[in-house]
Amino acid sequence: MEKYRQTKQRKLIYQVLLADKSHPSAEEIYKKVKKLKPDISYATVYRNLKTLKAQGKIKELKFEGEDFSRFDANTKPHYHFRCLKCGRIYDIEVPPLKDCEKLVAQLSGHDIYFHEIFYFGICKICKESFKKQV
Amino acid sequence: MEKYRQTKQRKLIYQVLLADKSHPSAEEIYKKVKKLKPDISYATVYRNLKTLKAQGKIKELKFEGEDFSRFDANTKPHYHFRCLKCGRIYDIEVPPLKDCEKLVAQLSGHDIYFHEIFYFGICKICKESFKKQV
DNA sequence: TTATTTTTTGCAAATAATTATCATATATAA
DNA sequence: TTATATATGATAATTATTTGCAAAAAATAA
Repeated sequence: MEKYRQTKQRKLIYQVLLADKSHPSAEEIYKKVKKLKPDISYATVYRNLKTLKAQGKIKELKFEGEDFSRFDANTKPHYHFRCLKCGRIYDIEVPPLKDCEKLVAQLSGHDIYFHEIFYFGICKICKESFKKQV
Repeated sequence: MEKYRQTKQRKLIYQVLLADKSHPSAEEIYKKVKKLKPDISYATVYRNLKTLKAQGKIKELKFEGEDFSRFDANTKPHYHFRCLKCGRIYDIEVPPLKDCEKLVAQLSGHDIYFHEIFYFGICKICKESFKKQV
């Protein structure tokens, strides 16, 4: 028997997340999917986000000061940037820093499998809108 | 008037966190403080963690798969390591990578103020206990 | 196709972490 | 010491997420 089934709901949730690069919350995903399938329930969205994560198709992100998870269907290795003004999350695609893992492994004594980086600052869009105001 | 007052509770919460390098949750802090001041309430712990954070004395950390915040009174700039086996969080004190911010700023167009790194793998202690089992 | 089996769904209720309310207590400035 | 703004404890409320369960849908077998 197949472990994971291909349901309409699961496919829709995944497609919505693939198309939405804004790192939406479960609620935002639910609202988008509901427009395409109005009888879907919150529980189904949460369950499928877990399932898709277990399948390695999506990632879950948590940010300080936010009491909910965000989701990301970008499977390319990448980092994240969060704007301190508007809160938008951007993918940062730069060559991954593999050598820093070795240094940290040596200094700490732990085995390092992977790492994540979050950058914080003011985003392009917020800088632009500030210029326009002045 | 002073904005922040020095209460017994606030001092205790801060001292407990200064002494506990394990990146405890609000619940763990509450339990430790309760031993020293049994009439303290959960609300006071949460409120003071917010206050101490606003004062810049402590930091809040969120990890994927954990539905609570952890707190850290280490004010030296540092990164974090999380063991995928036991879940322990360790401070990683290595020279901060300042130059990677410039590259990311150039490539992304955002202004970068600071960054955080989380390393994941198997910690020293878990590696040791595995050896002993064999 | 149809029957069988297992997973998934929708709904509603349950959890768990955190926050808000409010009357009382306490820290600080004068 | 007094005045006043801030903090506290107790409890209720809130919010994100999870769970239980009967019915529905998907995968497989016949």
